[in-house]
Amino acid sequence: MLRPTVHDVARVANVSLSTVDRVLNGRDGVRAATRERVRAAMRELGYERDIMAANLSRKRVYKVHFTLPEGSNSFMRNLAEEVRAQAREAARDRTRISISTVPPFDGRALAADLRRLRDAAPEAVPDGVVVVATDAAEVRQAVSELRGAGIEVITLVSDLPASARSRFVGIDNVSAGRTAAGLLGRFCRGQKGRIAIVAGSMLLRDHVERRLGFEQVMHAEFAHLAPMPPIEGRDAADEVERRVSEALEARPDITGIYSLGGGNGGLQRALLRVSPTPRPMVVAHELTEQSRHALQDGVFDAVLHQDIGHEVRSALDILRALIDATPVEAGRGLIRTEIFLRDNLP
Amino acid sequence: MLRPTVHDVARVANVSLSTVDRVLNGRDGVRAATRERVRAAMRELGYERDIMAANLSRKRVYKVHFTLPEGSNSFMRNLAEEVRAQAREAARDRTRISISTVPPFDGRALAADLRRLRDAAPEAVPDGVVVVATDAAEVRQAVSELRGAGIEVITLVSDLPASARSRFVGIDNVSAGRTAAGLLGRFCRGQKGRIAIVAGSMLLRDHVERRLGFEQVMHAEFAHLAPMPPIEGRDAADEVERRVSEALEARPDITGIYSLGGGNGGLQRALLRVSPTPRPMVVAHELTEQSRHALQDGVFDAVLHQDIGHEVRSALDILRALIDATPVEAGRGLIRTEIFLRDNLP
DNA sequence: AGGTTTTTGATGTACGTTAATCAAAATTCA
DNA sequence: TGAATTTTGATTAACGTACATCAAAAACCT
Repeated sequence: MLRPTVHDVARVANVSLSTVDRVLNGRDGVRAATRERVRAAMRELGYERDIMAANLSRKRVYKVHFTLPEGSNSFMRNLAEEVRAQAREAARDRTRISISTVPPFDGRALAADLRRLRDAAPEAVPDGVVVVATDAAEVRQAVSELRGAGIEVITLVSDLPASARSRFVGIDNVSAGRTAAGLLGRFCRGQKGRIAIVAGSMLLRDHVERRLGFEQVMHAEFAHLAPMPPIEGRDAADEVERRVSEALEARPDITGIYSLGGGNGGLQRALLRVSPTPRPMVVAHELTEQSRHALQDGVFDAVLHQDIGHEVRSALDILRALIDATPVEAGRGLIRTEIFLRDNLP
Repeated sequence: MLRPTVHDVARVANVSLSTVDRVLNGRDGVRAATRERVRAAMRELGYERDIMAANLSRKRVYKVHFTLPEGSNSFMRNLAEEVRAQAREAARDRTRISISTVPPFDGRALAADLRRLRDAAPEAVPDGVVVVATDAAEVRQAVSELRGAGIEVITLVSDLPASARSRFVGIDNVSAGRTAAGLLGRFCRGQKGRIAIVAGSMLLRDHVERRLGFEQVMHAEFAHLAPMPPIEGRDAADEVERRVSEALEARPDITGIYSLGGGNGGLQRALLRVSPTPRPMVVAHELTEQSRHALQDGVFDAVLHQDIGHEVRSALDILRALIDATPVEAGRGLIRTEIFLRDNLP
């Protein structure tokens, strides 16, 4: 009825506690036949080691390090804030979190930071690393070295494909772009017109993937709407404001806008200033104070959002599971993109 | 550096381990002055009891009972399936789950089931109960009695307001209705026309709340669209098919459809059969095999969804926290309504 | 067969907490 | 002041696992 323990396994397998322990923890000095007997007993009883008791016993502390891009934009600042918040809570779960920041978009600096972790004093080497990856060969190399040293690596928010990272935690940006198109296309149904794309995202990879998904669906399903070449706002509100204003004045047939990066404050100001009629439908990314107000005021129609708190929690859960060599579901880590209208703001 | 333990607290407070234990577990026989000294030491050290060690020691098993409406519709069947799945996993977390089912919409039967739990043999009395509530006075009374017996009660999916339940876990149905209106209104922008509402929900309360939210937003923001009186489909696909077909034939100006309950298969068939042009925009609830296909085929435009797995997990987490008298955030339990288009299907 | 090596068993301690027992000290009351 | 009572301390054994040590048994060599 109750969960079986190592004692039960020992009894059923007809071996001593020590032998069960040796099998369980992969120590050597056990004949293959005996090992198999123990394994069979475990299967028969449905034994699962009690991780809490195990961690208590081995006084395990999960040492986790986060390497984040330093204050490049408000999304990253939020992320850092969230990690700090989780760090406090995580102490409860035997998890000690350290954080370092590196210049954004600088593959070399990021790689150097990761190497530093591996080469630290033994007691300071983390069991796992969470990194917002910059897509560069040096980084791939550094990740591979960490894994070689037995350190689990999770990429957060922005993935590093074709690398040795253990897992990716974040949203599917292609799907996010497709979703934006699905919404905007339906919002602009039955109208001919142009769609402005405001780019200049926080991370090159996200930018590209979102735009890819967006144009896929626009072409396939909403051919009457013509996406324009992206307006590069460089994530800076002033820049976005200036360039979007120009575009709106030059092209009165802009019927929809997809903003896939930062600088939403500028977009909002441009829309208020030029106020074209009928107002274009707007889909943007990331729920912030700015975009929340834009939704409430009816300037934005929808905001696609990734819940960073959820992402950080998820990364920690998965990391602990990886460190314990506990099975972790494949789908875990694929964070869903949330859709907010003014009507379902949290 | 490391987490402080009871030993550290004892040392700092200058008392014995026994006294710390007595304070920690609310046993009596401690003078108020001493108790305060111990509390001060805990605060000073930032002591937090190690729940895992504590549970190990007191061999705690969380006994949780789920009372669900029996096979009333596919949503409830999914829910039951999900609970059974979680029951297997929950064993890992020292949680033993039992399940009972009662006839749907029958407040008396539900109340009787809840009373049975309280009056069971002491070792069978659960520490917490999760119930899909039917809104009735007897149920409120039974919940209140459970709480009086020290049993935590969580309402799942459908709440029991003005009752003694400890928490509610589920979506905000008013907000879901508002969101549906926000989407459908934008999908039907610039068109005059009627909006058909297909009702007959699984639970009266959800039905009412969703419709309320929907009409709120429709009136306020999309006055050019006129919601029709609801088509009562009684959650049965055949009934829905018949009545929606009739409505579509009778009123060619139906430009949007909001289906807030079950029977989506019937809705889909009606739309394919009558195939009005231009096709009406459709927003429905709950992602199932049926509605997924309808999205993929472009018959439905959006589906609002509650993630039952998430809800069940959330209920268990909160319940354990309540049983441990651990603080639990206020916002926890408010499950977000997810929005799916064909472009972001999981 | 004897010796060597490998495999297994027995035992104890630890992790941080709960919980019980019994003795010692402090406090209250007559 | 002495007895009765309350409060505190000291000690011990769990919970399920990890890990170390030493001895015993079994298997492997020549």
